[in-house]
Amino acid sequence: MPELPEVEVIARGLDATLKGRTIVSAEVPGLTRLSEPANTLVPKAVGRTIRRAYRRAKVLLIELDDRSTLVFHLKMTGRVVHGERRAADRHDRILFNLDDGSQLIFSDMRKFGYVRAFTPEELAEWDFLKRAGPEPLETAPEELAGRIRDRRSAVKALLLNQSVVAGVGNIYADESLFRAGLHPETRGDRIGQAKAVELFAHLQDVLKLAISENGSSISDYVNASGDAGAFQNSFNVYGKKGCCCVRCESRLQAVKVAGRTSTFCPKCQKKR
DNA sequence: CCAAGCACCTGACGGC
DNA sequence: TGCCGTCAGGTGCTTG
Repeated sequence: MPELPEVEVIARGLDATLKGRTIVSAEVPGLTRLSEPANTLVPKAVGRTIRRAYRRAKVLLIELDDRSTLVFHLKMTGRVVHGERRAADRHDRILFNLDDGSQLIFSDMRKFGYVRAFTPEELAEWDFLKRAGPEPLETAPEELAGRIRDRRSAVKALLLNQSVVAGVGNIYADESLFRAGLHPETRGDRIGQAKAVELFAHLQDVLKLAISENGSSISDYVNASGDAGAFQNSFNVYGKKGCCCVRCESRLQAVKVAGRTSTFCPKCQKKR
């Protein structure tokens, strides 16, 4: 579910509240399937003190005092929430009890997400992060534009391709294509450097705005405190097929690109 | 090498 | 009301 802004908001929230907390025990409710078995994951976490929480691509990382790291991928419906201790509910995958009586809970209705524990060496060798492209908020639009300039794939597919640029999902891809006035099926090599620079500048704007609005909540996302985001109220195109373009009032259309629904304005976003 | 398509899983919603 | 089909923010594997 969460894309870069949502994971960033969660990571910032956790970093503020978890730093210095020690994990005293962990519960793995019955029938839960973790990508790393509970009998190896739990002992790696219990007794450790949390140093910091941060994000890379769409991955949430919690670094522990022995320099190992708990790695969470939330995929579509994962949540990581820090709050008062409570009984496990049906979607909880793992619950970490902390030394101040609070609890860190990873839950995931659709069970696509995962949590793993890595040593520094394992983390450095982890294929997923090795393959991830540059962070869009820490990379110049000119450099990002260069990464799509010679590609024949649809620009929408390139934005979703995590090795081209990390952290972008369907929402922020569609929203930045609208702002740049680019049709989602436009080939990368047909965009031109100036327009591509514009696209990535818009992507940066949208991501920053979404972070400042606490992320986008469609159905499942909540931040580390359990609160919904607000950026969904600022969507121009995502999920608005048939509705009117904020710029020209045309009816928005949807096409499938790279297997994903792409909503766009047929008048403002012409194929090049 | 690349792109397309499906698999992974549960729940919500619309149509009949 | 209930059954069925479709869809959902991501990624990885297989196929062509």
